[in-house]
Parts: sequence; C-alpha cells; structure tokens
Amino acid sequence: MQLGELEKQVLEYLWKAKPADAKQVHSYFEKNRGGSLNTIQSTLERLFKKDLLSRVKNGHAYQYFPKVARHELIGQLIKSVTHDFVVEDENSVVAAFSSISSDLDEDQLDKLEAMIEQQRKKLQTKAEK
Amino acid sequence: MQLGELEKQVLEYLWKAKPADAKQVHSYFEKNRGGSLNTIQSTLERLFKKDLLSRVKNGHAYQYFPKVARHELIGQLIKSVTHDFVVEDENSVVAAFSSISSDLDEDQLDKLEAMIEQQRKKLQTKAEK
DNA sequence: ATTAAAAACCGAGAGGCAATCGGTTTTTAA
DNA sequence: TTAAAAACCGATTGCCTCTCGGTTTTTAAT
Repeated sequence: MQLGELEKQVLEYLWKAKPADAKQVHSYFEKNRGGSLNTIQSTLERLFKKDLLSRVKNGHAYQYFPKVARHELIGQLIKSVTHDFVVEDENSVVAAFSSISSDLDEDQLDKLEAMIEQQRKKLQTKAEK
Repeated sequence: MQLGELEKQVLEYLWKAKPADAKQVHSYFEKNRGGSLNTIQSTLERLFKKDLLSRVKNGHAYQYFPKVARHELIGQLIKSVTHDFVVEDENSVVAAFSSISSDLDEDQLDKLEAMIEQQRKKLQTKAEK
C-alpha cells in the first residue's frame, strides 16, 4: 500500500484527535498548509477506501476515525514493503530487522524482548493443542 | 523510496546471479515476462540512480551488481516507510514489530533474540568509553 | 412543505513515477 | 574505417496523489 504525504498527516491528526469530520480536519490543516475543504474530503475518502478509516454519519457530516492503530498500520506497511522479498527466504525480515537494530536503545530492546517472549508463549500453547 | 515491480525482480536476479549486463538480464526475463532490452536498460539505470546498483564498464557494456545486500535494502525500506511515523514516538517501530511478530516461528524468534543480544553488547561497549 | 445552507459526490486537471520502446548517438572491436 | 553493439534520449501510457470547481443530495430551520 502506498500513502501520500497528506494522507499520513491526516492519519496522524486522527490518531491524536477525537473523531472528526472533514470540516474539522480542514480547519486544522488550513493554518499550516492551506488547501481546500474538498482536498481534505477526497483524502479522507481515499483513506476510507483503503480501509484505514471508519466513518459514521453524525448529524449531516461523516465523522471519521482511524480503523487501525498506529502501530498496526506501521506493521502493515512493513509487511507490504517486505512481502515481495520474503518469498522462499523466510529469514529476510529478521535479517532486515538486524539492519535497523542499531537505531534501538536499551529500553527498546527490552520491549522487543518482551514481545518475543509473548510470541513464544503463543506458539507454545498452539503446539500443545 | 519507491520500487516498481520490475525493479524488485531485477534486484532479486542480481542478488542471485553474478554481475550481469543489460543483455544478460534481458535474456533472463525475456522467457517469462517478455519486454524489450531497452526496458531492462532503463530499469537498470533507475536502480543505478537510486544507488541500489553499482556498475563498471567491462568491454563495451556495463556490468551491474547490487550495491546493497538484500537484508540491507529491506531494512532501508522499512526505515523509509516508518520514518514519517516515528517522529517523537520512538517506540513505534518496536510496537509495529509486535504487530508482525505473529508471523514469526521459533527459529526466527531465536535469531531475533540473538540479534538483540548483539546489539546490547554494542551498546555496552559504547557506554564504557 | 419550502428553502437555504451544509456536506457529499462527481469529474477533471496537474504532477510524479514506473514501465515501455523507437530512434539516434556513441563506443568498441574487427 | 566501418559495422555492430550498447548507451543515451525522448516520448507515451498507466497509475496514483493532490487539488479544486461545480452539481446533487441531505439536513435543519422556518
């Protein structure tokens, strides 16, 4: 999946803010970057079609809010970008991760390890069945 | 960075094969997917401009070969795709990885853990200075 | 119910990039 | 010197984001 610059910014906004309609989103971006309400609307529409946003009619306007959590989307993006390279070389993702590991501090390594532990447990209970 | 389908395939080919010129790459892809020699040439050129391939003149044709290792590129792609989301939220990458951890088997978890250990040591020696 | 405002919807254009390939120029080796 | 091979140039197509004007639909107030 491919995300444009405005799309990313709108997502960031909606992750922080409460559900918002096009008008609200627009008024937020108007100050810093300009652009018309219609531009925001079609961006929201695109994100909706990409299944990244949900929406409900509240009054006469759609309220948009994220359908995926921030870290889920990032995970999804990582998957989609690695997907084509992982065929018949199942260690690619791990290898790739080693190439970004140098950016991680101890705190992050702790968290990563905890995550590994959790996943191990999951695999174990699965194996017991 | 953005990679097209053919670009990825050409990279895969060059990671496996020895350095090759446009003609060789073309003759490889001709069987399965067709396409002219020029298409391959401009694809190689694009990858070269993206700094993913190196080339040297050997005889009258350029020999192309990968400038980055497979896992490095994957790491690079992960970085570039996460980059915009990681500002002021340093845990995003780790969180994101937890969302793809369910795809990993025990073997991969082992490797990941070993990699974490390595990174820990690096941090330690750095701290000792 | 009528109507004015608000929002959604439609369509089109600009700009960027990958893929494609024809044609021209440059390079190389016989 | 020249014929072949490869590089180089430029144009086209297709896809996608961003942009926005204009039209239709929906909503709420009178």
